[in-house]
Amino acid sequence: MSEAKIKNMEEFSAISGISRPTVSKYFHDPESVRQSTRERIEKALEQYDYRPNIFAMNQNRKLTKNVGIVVPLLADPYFAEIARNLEKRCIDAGYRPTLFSAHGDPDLEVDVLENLRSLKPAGVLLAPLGRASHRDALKKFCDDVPTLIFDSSVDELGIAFVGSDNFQFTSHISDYLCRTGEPPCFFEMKTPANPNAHRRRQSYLNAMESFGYEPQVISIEGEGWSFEEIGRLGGHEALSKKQFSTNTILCSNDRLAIGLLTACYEQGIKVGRSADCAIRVAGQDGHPHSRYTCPPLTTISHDYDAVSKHAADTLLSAIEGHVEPWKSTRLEGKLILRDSA
Amino acid sequence: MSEAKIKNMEEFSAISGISRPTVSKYFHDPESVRQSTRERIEKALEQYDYRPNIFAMNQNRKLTKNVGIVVPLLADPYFAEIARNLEKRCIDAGYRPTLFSAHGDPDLEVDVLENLRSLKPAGVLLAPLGRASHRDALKKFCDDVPTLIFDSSVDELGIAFVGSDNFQFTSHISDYLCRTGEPPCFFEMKTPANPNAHRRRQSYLNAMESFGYEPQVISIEGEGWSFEEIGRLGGHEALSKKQFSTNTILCSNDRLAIGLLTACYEQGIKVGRSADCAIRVAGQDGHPHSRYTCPPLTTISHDYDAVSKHAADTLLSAIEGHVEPWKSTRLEGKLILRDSA
DNA sequence: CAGATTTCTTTACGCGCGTAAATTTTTTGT
DNA sequence: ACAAAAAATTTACGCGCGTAAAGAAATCTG
Repeated sequence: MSEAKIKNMEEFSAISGISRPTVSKYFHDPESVRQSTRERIEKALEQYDYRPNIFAMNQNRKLTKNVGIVVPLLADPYFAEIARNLEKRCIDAGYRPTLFSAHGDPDLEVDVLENLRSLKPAGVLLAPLGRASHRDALKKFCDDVPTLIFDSSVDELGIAFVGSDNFQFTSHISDYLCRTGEPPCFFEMKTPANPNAHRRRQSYLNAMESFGYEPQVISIEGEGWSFEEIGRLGGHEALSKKQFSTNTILCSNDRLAIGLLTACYEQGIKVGRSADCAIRVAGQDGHPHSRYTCPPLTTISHDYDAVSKHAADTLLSAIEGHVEPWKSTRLEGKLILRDSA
Repeated sequence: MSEAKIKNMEEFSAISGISRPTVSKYFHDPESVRQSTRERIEKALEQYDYRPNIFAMNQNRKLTKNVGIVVPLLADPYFAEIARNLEKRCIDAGYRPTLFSAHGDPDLEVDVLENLRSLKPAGVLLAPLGRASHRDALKKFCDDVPTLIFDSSVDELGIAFVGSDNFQFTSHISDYLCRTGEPPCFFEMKTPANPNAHRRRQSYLNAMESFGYEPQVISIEGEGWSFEEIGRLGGHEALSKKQFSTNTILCSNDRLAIGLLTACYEQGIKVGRSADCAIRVAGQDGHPHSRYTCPPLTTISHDYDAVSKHAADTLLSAIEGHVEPWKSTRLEGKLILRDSA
């Protein structure tokens, strides 16, 4: 391979013996040319490594192959993991994903989308910040660009929503906790960043009612995305004030639970399901780190693969023309039993 | 703002009353035009929101404003954190950063760099995978694109290296451990992904020699980037076989330490520096998560801000013409005392 | 084999902007 | 106020590719 340098498609078409417009068609979609033609192009491609200029390509194309992936906080391994998954699926489907993070800041989220616009993306996979998001800016963006919302839904924006079934999450793990010990208290942020939190609280209340137990929700102070620290501080306060009416605590999410575990440790409270433990703690999300807490965290996990597969498939098929009415898909989670509860 | 839609720079120049070539100059560098001209352009910019077409811009420019940021594993919050930091600095300096992750895969690392090429980046901030990286591919890339290597150095590649002083890291924390209790054993991967690990081991050996203690290195099996799991499994084995000759364990990095803490928990071994604890565990890196382990992890932290500032400054000043010979900068870490040691 | 159909070639233009050269206008220094 | 220097304008071309239209060639029908 790589004998001489090829400057542009003109030169490459001369070498491959195929006309430039046909070569152009090939690069847009290899399946769109006759097999014999495709083979001749690909043979030339093996000898002389030529790649079309990406800027020139996208300049006039109405539909690029660019896809934006936007998450609220890349420093959260949960989003890093799902972003990686989405990225891979896009690449495998022949698209060029670009990764963005709002870093927990609603203004930055708008900036990111504004920047994304100039990339003329064929579509965008967006996990919004949630409550703090500038709704009108998101809406305007979704009106202009085919956008699939994932993780946390905001109104009925974009072409569809794909996420987890938060009701099932909380109801399932509440069920488990009730059956195996004292009924859980619910530990959450008073003003959660993410709308999923409200569903989880409601689901907890429903579950407790159906079991005939008195629910108890502990809503702690704290703004922003430093959930561990919020959970730790809130945990300290709640523990000191003995606000937990039972020995079991279901946290609204794993990061909050991680902070609570730290608070328990710092107060010398033993956590776990064995006889010598004072309380049980469970989380929700299946956070990549939950396996390595002490004790390892019992949680209910997102189906990362299924969510990202469904999200990518939905967006890409929409890009490729399959129009469907707005739809919300919520996938079930799997209970992961560990030592904490 | 935003009265009518402006299609291109031609239209915008007509409205602003400034010729197109001058407007073009302005967008390349606002400081390059006379102040009165700049004000007229910016006044027009406030009324009609126009942004130059990024593809057309980059097509003919020899030097784009694109900057690539490449990390070995974005799912590691340490890299996510430093990437965020670098990203912000680039944006503030008027560049367009794009974030990439090799996801722990050397082949993907090469793919990423190959992809980056087509973005005609003015410069690249690269944290290589390390030992597993395809050296020749990295070298070829660095020959073509101004690249600053950070975090872990590979040969004398690129325009400079910026990272942490691993010798200081380990010597400093070894010193602390020796002064406050039994001398540490060193817990590491047998075939570490990152070359910093070798420096840390060597520094440990030096420190022990200078204190007159017998060093003990426990090198555990395990490939890849799942350090926590490797640390957990290796920890279990080392604990079962009673391989630790003292009650103090210094881990090569925090993620390994997190896994070891989990192993300790699972074996019922109490970790900490209080009298009732069986062993002390310390890490290295100042991983974002280290605050929330149980017990919270004593570690020596990278100076995230200083590293990213120095890295970004060095690259950007090189892009802007300041040529300097290759240089390696290694910044000191700060000891963070917590309960684990 | 002719005719219909698909695919490719030829030709030509345009996208939006970078950039160079020559010219004109504005600013600067004294 | 003047000449010299700096900055802006006018003019013009090119980047690499998308894409449309018309015709030629290859392939598919029966």
